[in-house]
Amino acid sequence: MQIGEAARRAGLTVKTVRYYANIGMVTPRQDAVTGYRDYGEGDVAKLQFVGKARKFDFSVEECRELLGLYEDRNRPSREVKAMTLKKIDEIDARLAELQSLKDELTGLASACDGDHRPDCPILNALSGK
Amino acid sequence: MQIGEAARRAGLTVKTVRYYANIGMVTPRQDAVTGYRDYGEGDVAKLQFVGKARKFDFSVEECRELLGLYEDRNRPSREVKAMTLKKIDEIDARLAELQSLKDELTGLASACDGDHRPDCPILNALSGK
DNA sequence: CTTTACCTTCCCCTCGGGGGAAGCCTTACA
DNA sequence: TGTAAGGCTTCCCCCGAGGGGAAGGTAAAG
Repeated sequence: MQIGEAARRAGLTVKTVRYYANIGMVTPRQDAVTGYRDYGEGDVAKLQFVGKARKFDFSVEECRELLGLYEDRNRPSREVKAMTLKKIDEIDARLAELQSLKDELTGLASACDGDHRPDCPILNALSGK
Repeated sequence: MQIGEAARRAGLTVKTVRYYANIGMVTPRQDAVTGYRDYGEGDVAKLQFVGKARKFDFSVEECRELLGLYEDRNRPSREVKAMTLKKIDEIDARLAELQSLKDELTGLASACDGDHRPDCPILNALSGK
């Protein structure tokens, strides 16, 4: 099938699918005459796989790695689990960071009247006064 | 003072300070003979201000806006508070997103044995089987 | 025969700078 | 006096993960 159909079935944009072909992640057959990319069922499955992994916040390089594991029928599940736990740790770190950021901003906002007067604890905090 | 000293005092890199000069955010005087940028105390204060605002996850454009409000002695605190509340909302949205992502990944990881065997619920989930 | 809807490659854009080259300025030291 | 070191300058390319659009080829339908 052509790239548009493959993209639609994988829930990705044509640009994204073409990008994955360019970086060698999902490489379809290419018609020698027209130059059109020709996607098979297996390619679409890979595209869907990568699309889901991306939604799970795996980077493109991590997706490439996961795809390698996915295609290796004998790989131990250990490696996949390790990558997933690492990703969870990263998310945890980011959650903590955002939470403390939110706490600080919330504290500043509650101290600011937010009216017509120019005095503003938020700006004072930013300017270090 | 020269850019290196200004950067050190603001806790930023020279590259970053030069970038802020290039985009017109903090524009020091520039020596006509040597071409060296010449930072005053007010410039350093602005750099520190922007540095802190960046740590609070404000974008460079938002920092530019905050800096404008900071320099306007008569601006109402309303605007600053509104920006802060908006930023808090954005952080909340990102927190919720990351939390649900973490929940999904945690569920998958706990279902995966993570041993030498090839069966892996994580990959199965990604491949939609 | 022409329109329409695909597809291709190619290049520039995002955001917030980082890395490094080539070249100028000033100071310190042999 | 030379030179080495450490500042500074501009200029250009790089990152991730594609998006936008131009210019041009192709296929199917009217």
